[in-house]
Amino acid sequence: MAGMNTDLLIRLRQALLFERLHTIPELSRTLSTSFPTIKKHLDLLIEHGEVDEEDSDVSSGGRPAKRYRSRADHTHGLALYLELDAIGYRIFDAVGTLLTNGTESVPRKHPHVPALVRLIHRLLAQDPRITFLSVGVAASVEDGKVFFAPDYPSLQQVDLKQTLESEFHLPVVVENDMNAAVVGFHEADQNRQQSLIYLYLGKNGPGSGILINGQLVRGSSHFAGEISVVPQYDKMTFGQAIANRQTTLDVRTIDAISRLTATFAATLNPHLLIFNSAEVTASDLEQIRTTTARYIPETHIPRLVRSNWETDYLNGLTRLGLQLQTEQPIKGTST
Amino acid sequence: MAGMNTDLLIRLRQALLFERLHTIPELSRTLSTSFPTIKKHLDLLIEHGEVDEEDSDVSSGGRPAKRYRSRADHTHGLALYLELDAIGYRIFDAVGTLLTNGTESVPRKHPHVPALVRLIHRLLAQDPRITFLSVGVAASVEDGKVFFAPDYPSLQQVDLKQTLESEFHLPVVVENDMNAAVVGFHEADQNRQQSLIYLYLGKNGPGSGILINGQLVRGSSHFAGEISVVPQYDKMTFGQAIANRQTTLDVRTIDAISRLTATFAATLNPHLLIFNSAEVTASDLEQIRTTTARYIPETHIPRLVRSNWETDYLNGLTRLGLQLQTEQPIKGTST
DNA sequence: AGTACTTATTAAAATATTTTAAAAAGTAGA
DNA sequence: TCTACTTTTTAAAATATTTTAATAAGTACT
Repeated sequence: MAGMNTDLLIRLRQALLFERLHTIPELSRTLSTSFPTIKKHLDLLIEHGEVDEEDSDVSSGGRPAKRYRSRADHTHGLALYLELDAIGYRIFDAVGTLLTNGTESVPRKHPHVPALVRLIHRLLAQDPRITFLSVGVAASVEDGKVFFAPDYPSLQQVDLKQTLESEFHLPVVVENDMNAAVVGFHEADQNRQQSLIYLYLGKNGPGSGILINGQLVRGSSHFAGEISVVPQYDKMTFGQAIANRQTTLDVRTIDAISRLTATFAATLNPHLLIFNSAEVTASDLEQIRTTTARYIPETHIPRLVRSNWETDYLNGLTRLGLQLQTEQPIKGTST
Repeated sequence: MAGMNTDLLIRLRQALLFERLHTIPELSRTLSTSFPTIKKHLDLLIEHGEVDEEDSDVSSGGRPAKRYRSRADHTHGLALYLELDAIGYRIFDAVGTLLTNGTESVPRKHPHVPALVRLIHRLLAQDPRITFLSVGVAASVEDGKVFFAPDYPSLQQVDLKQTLESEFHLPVVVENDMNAAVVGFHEADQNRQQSLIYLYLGKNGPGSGILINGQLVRGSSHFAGEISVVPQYDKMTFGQAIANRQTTLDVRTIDAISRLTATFAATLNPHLLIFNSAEVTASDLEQIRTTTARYIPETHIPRLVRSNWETDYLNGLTRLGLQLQTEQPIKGTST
């Protein structure tokens, strides 16, 4: 353990896991640290069972570099997401691969926290290798504390992170659902565009997750992304304009979404606007694009894409959990 | 020069100049570097004439720390801002204090670049201590290159940074006017709120500068902040809604601004919204606040403030110039 | 004024990191 | 298959940073 830079260990884990960097030269360049130092820290991670030395890379003209990879079986994580009458969960390995998932119903009007705690106890007993928790909820969250949860009165003002950490003695991350979704999409996106907005129309009103310059936008009073109240027409907000839509989107709804798209383009000008593929069809997207072009020049319209919201949400929770895991101090080795 | 970490030197300069940190313990904590290392690097800056050792601080219970300060007379900077028929300038010292300012008229329809180059030549001859340039322009700029400049056709697609750097062999920073203004306000703001938006109504259409999580938002196609085209009414954008306003703002204009305020609150939820005090009175602000409250809950309305746009703009250019200056490599000492 | 207590600074030793150079491991072409 | 070349890895020396402990410089109270 002597001579180890904790911060470098963390950045090393994150580079291996999230930035798809797997050779010492790559890591050395990106982390601007010399290869002897990288190698020394990598050796500790190997000794600790977190990283595996793989076969050599294909040569780029000279001696091929060895590849180092996070070991999938090093640890397990548990992601949970609260719904109105259920709690969904997913157990995954150290590289984020799904192992088990399921749902536990929660009777209507019953408080979520006790049900959550019971479920986690059961899952931990079932899989004792779980070492961190990630929780998603449709509420505004700051530092693991639930602030505003209109749909979950029993969660209001609950410090969920604190509660779960002292109950289970495991690191916990709690995040808003839209924020998790945008993180999840960003993670899976090959290009890793640095500014994207996830748009969710919703049954009980729309929401959005905003990622700018690679950072989540939370807002000064946890109100960022509450697009429902954006004024759009003489007498209607965005939320009102899309409230009466059917499954197939009508012209009025398309116009409202297009106005919102134009608004985002004229303020944040993001690379990407992501829609829930369950809510918006490919042809809707075409229409949104042409309608938006009535408001702003085509060049400035973000790329409009569809994605599976549930998948992105869960991937986001997984990603946030793994991120938390990389930040944990290394446990002392036998030496 | 042996044993000097260039990156640390830069961060040291920036902490002294911008973060109001002046003692070794403060610097050591903030830069998470040990005091011997801080002291060693500080000594180099002192030897180099960039920093002055001051009298001791007042005691906080024990031995008072010495205060270290950037020397105002170490170097001079020149900020220039392009207007339609003139170029304004300001010469300032190494801590940003104004030394000289003035304006040079440019005949209408004449290209700005040659006039700018001539003016800089004259000012450099007049004050040979100037070591860096900062240029502001009402156009979209990326990496010093002017992209879209409807008001300055002669600047379109000009790499102004490159042009000036090769002409004068001095470091140059070029920035959009609204971005400079929001940076300037942020710099002067005691609280240094991390998310703010500067709103400019303008004669030829409005604009805005957006700073989120401490970073400028530029957008994927340099279109961020182009609020003129935000759809707000059945048949009007923000730009159209405020186009016919008089000096005293009417109810319709107030409503349009309030809708924009609500839009920002419901998307970015910034701490602060800054208005040009030449365009908006204190009582206008009151009205905007109450009107905005018709659209969103009062708690989520950003703090609305008035500020002098010109001052903020120039302070922003000054700040960007000084920042550039801190990033310059140290010139070899006599040893 | 003197003493106990805080806090900053300095100096020396311990530790960590980088640089440099040599060795190892591959490819490609003669 | 040998040679020249490229790139990675290892090892040793040089350099940089941090830790530790001692010293200096103040305050507050008796």
